[in-house]
Amino acid sequence: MFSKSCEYAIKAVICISQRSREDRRVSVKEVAKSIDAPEHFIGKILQELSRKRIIKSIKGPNGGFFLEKADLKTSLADIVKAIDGDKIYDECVLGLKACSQKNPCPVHDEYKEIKKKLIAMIEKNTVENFNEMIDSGKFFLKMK
Amino acid sequence: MFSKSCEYAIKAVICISQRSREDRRVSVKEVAKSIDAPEHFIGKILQELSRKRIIKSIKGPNGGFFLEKADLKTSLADIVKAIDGDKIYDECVLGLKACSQKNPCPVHDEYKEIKKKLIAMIEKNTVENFNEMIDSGKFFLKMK
DNA sequence: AAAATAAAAGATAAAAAACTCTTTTATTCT
DNA sequence: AGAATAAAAGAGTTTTTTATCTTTTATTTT
Repeated sequence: MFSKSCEYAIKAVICISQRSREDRRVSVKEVAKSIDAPEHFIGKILQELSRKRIIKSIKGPNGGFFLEKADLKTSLADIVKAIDGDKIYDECVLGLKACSQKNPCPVHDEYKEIKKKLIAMIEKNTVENFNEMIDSGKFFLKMK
Repeated sequence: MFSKSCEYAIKAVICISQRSREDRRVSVKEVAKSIDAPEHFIGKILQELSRKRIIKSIKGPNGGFFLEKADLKTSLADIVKAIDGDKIYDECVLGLKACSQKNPCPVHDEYKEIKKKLIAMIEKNTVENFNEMIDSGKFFLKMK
């Protein structure tokens, strides 16, 4: 569904957002350890997320990654699009380039409905309500 | 969603089934050409599908790949499982190994419903009704 | 100003997926 | 039996994705 990088990105953003609640900035190393992902690889992903304005970063001592209040409105879809692009929005399940409403593959209409739900899912879930859900103690992001 | 190999596999099986309707057997080359895929790569995939009893094959002159009547009941799910395994059945969208009903990730329940529809889609669509849909002229498997 | 910290950037490596080529084996047709 | 056909199998290669290592740049603290 999503690339490995994208899965890491989602976890990383949530991790950073949780630490940012008391103005704590997080280093690549901390993020990597806390989401159980390879450090340098996460470094690259955070760099990309930072370039795409999904997260903020500051260099030097006491630097690190963090989120601003406004960033809590970021949806999973924003993260997915930043890392995987929007292929999930336009691709045919069977990988047919010519597949469209006018030229539908046999599962076009059925998949269209599923895709709609999938997109709704990633668009309505924001960093903020992911945090709320985790805070509630009923949902988890256990990494192992 | 599905691997490239799996997409090719689905197209190949439909292609073979259409040619099999008048006991015509199809060679790797024909399949490859007709679904616009690399010949030797398709060879490997057909070999795998044959091993998994999704399609039948006969060597030598007048040999090739074909389907028996019973094979028309094969569902997309059977093909997907033969090539990609059943990760689509058990995986968490966020890639969390620990995610489960008892230990749900924030989108677990929502994705469960979507997955259910996705699985229903590939399980109920068989080679036979794919063919019917294409025959009706309302649906297509255009390759380019 | 010097030392330390931490992200950014660049270059490289390893693994997996996609694709290609060559040889072998089974079958059929002449 | 011999030639031809076509899948099966084996052994690469290429490309993409995932991961690692090293150097540079920005910032801060002493």
